[in-house]
Amino acid sequence: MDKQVRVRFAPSPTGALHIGGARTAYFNWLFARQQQGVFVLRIDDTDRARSTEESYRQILDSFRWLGIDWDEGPDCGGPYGPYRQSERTEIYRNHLQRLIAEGKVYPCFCSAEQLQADREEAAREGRPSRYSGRCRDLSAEERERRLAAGEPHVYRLRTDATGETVVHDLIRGDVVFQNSEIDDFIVWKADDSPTYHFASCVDDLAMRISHVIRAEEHLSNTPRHVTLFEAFGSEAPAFAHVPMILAPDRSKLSKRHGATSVSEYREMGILPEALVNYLLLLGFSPGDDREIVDRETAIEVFSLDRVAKHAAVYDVKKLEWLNAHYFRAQSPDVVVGQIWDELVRFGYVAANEVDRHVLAWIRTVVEFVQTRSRNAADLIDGMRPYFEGITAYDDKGVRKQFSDPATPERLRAVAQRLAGVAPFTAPVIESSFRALIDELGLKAGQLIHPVRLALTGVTVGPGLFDVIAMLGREEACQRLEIAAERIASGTVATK
RNA sequence: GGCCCCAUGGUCAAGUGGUUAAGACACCGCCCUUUCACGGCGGUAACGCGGGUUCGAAUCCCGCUGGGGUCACCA
Repeated sequence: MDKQVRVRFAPSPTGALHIGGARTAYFNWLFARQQQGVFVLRIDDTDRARSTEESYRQILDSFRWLGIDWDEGPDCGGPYGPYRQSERTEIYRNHLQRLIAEGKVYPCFCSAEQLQADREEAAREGRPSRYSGRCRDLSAEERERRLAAGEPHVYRLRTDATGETVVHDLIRGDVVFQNSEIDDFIVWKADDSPTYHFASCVDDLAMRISHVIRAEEHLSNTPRHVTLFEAFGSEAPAFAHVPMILAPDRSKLSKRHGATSVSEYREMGILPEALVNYLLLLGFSPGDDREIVDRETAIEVFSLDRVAKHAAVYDVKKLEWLNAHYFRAQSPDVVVGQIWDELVRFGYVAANEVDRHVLAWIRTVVEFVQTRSRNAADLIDGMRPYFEGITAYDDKGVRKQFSDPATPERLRAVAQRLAGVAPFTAPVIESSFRALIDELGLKAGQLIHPVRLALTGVTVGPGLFDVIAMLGREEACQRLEIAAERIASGTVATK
């Protein structure tokens, strides 16, 4: 009987949730959900100077937005709390005391300057820069004396320089490190607080973490962690190091590469479903042709042994494609809710609008424009002609559609014809419109395109008869007359 | 620099000794259509290099090259 799967994600609240972190968290979450395990959210805020309450809240908020929930964490508690490392100092101290009592760690009095000098000397002589071991074998008397004198000191783990340490990685297989590569690293800092490595291992142990699924950048540090687990006489959790996400130039992702945090993508109008789907595909493949994989499906198909070993370059284009897919799949009612604030901001609707005709009309506009939009910004842009008068016309369109000298009279003819159409619905408008086309002896496009441009100022959009119906008779006719007048008088503004 | 990881089209990514080397994004054509988008069809484009092993290598081994990570009293 296997023990229960318990995984964790331990972000540092020193900034926004990065997409790399989001993906790592998502993989942890998928694994936990699939194995009926527990997903723990632990806050790694041991760096008091850089940790902020603000980014703590932002990170939790990003996870909620992504639809990634946790079973144990700082806000909801759990049997192994507290879940903020800053509140676990006593636990770390107890573990340190144990190692001191067992002689597995020792105080080191070397100053930071001294160590720095050691490193520089090693570099000059081309030697690997490892701790010299200066304080490793001090006599018990000397230790006691210097400790009693209050000399600043850290604690180092006493490691064995012979043999090798093997990291069993679920994604990469066994990775072997020579113990001679691992020096007596610091587990407790001079400011009387644990180092990251120490706190992380103590927590993983105390929280009964079964699988550590984390970014590849930690692989090189893992033999240290394994050594620490051994010092505690405990079995190390299983490890799985997921590949990094790289920028298009194959360097590490940073601000200069554009949006890198979950909140930024959110503000850009990327839907959480799309982001989570994209992140899954970055480093994982279901093994078949599927590209659209929602959370529920992902829980079913996810497996660590199908996670790629190599780093992935992120590609916004594919994210945008996925976003377009999910965006169009939403019901217009949901979308209206999403863009409501923006519509209010643009003055397209009153914040407290309740008139059902107005609401129904907005819904209709959204319905027609949504299918040709990739995101909310596209949609709002496409809705513009239905809320604002036309002041300028698409430059290319004007040259192509307004150049025929007969255009003004044709637009007016259309206006006159529309004036008699009832009911003013797309099918009725269409038959009436097409009859006019025949009477004028034109081809459909010859009349349709100029009318669209006159009505919306652009050459793209929903079917013309839907456009006319949405605009309504009065507005449509007025715009046609205005455009006709502008063309006739040579005052067409272009954009 | 030492150590560790990795290497299939521009990008993501199937592939685990024998395939015409999938699929997706992007790009280019064509079709659909009143335009755009969607959709459909088609196209350009890849196993980093060199040695082995084998009847046969993208797949296994070695070397090289390239990329990334890590060597902090930062996490």
